[in-house]
Amino acid sequence: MNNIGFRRTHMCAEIGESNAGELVNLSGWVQRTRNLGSIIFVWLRDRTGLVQLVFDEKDCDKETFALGESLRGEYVLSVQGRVALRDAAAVNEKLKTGRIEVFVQKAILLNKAETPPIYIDDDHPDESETVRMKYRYLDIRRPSVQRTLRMRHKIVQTLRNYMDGQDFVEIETPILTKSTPEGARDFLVPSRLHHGTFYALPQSPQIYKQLLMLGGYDRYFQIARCFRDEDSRADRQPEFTQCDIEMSFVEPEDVQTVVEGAFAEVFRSVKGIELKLPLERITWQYAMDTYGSDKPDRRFGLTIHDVSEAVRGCGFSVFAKALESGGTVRGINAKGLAAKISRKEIDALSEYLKTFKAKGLAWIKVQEGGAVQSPIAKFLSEETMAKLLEALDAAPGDALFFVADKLSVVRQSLGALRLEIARKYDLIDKDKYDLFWVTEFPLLEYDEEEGRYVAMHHPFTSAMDEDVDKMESEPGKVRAKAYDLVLNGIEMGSGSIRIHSSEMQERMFKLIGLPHDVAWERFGFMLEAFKYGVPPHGGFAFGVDRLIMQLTGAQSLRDVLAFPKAANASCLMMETPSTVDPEQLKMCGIAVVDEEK
RNA sequence: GGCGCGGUAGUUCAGUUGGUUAGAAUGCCAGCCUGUCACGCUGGAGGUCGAGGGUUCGAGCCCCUUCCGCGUCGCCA
Repeated sequence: MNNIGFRRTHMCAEIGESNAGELVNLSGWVQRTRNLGSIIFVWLRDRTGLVQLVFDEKDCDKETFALGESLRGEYVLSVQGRVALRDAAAVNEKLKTGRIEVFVQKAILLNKAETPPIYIDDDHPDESETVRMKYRYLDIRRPSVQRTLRMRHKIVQTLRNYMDGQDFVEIETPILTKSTPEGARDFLVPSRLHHGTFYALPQSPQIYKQLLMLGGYDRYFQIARCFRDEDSRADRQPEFTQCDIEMSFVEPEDVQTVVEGAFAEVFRSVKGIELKLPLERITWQYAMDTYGSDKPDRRFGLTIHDVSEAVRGCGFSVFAKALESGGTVRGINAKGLAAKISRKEIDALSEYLKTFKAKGLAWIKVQEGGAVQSPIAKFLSEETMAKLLEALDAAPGDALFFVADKLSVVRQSLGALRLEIARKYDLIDKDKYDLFWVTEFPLLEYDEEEGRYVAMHHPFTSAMDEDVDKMESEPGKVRAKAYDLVLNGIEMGSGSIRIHSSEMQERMFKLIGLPHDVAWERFGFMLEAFKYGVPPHGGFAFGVDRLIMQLTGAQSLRDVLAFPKAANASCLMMETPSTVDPEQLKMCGIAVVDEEK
């Protein structure tokens, strides 16, 4: 007798007809019992799946049978038994091991279990997040979660192998690092040895990897944990994993080729899908104009069309005013959906678009026969209406939607509208994987609140050569050597060629209104380092969790993490974050102030 | 910080206009049962209706406050 019962000879779901007659040792959890009186059937589960055990009074001694009777769900059991083929009538086709069963001869109960608060199977997907996350250690016993986490392992393994094969070296960078005020909020870690000072957890290894290029490592990657103290979403967690890449002596194409290759390898090995390389590239300008998003979902149409010229000078004041104040009027054509989208649903869509600051949603339905139905028809001449219909290639049965406002509002709201319509009316081809690059991002964007330009990507991104001379004169029009990779409307990652001259870096800081001394205070070590021969370099980083989410069809990032955080960044299982011993605070020189007072 | 949806048995849910002792399924417990496989049959236990306050003769239901979960906008270089 020992701690583990009978030493395992097989895994539950790996026994088959070829094992008939063999004596096997199995260990696992009791999935379910069916006690018929003098025969008891028990499903035993391990990481491979289920197998049926049989406790039969005729085949085992009294104690063993009594143990069989006492079994309950999630008891931990070790058995020794003989594999037997089932009678044809007793075969269970739904079970992988349904053609055999194991007649138990001896059994050892390794542990009892209380009745679990959740079902340990995949037949109850509706169980509340609250309970599942509180008992996540039980939730991850489910076969579906096991599959996902195993696929996660395989994807990461594939990435490592691929990058290694491409002559990249994985280098770990610090988790305790320096707070960088541009960008997302940092998680802070108080210092015990230096009261009043703080480390920050990395939002990404950005600066380290650039210093690695300076250090001559040339082709670096890292499966890196990153942290951002921002609010969560279904596809955003406070801590997440990125595949972080940096290369020296490269142009955007060189980086993209490596990243594409990595994705192709992952798609091949875990999905058996061959990606067509090189991936398609579209410019940021095109993406914004056509889809109203820099991460468009292209698995359906509903593209955006500029109708400003068609409605210029028309009698509809909303359109006219938008144009007069330098805005635009654009629309989409929901092909064939006129009959499906009711007036009520249009009102709901219109209400939804207010989230994106759109003041209203104009619509035209083209009826069978060609007559139009629209609340704005009375403001439009026949000629204008004809131009509008032509601009959107309208046919009977189509529903057209228009938003008039300043460019950014029109883009964002129509971008949201096309997604919403596609979701509601099931226009998305779920089996499709649409992976492509968005290139030529703007270097800067104007921040209305701050009243200055801010770096769109990050302040180390270099401008496109042909736009460099516009940096001071027309900063808003400068394009960057920056590129995003988009999969099915989800931003997988982004990268850029970095600035490698101190002179250009100073110019960039100046553009975003970062005074020389402040820049030196924050990034001095980097600016100093950049004096010593930085090679031209660039890289990319993509979200491993998001990739896994896409490849497993998971609806939430939580599903691809073993121990995720809730929407408010807490952990329901461990009740994190938590207060700490006052002594710990004292050691760090921290006093907690009650905000209420 | 804003908006939306939700919180009733271990779990998933129902609960009428505010009206008797808050129900169903499943799970759990006990008994019976030799071929079940979501076993079956019989019986049983199980509830702070998220919490607090209010209106009312009476609140799961109405009102106020608050907590929690999910989604989303802001935010996320």
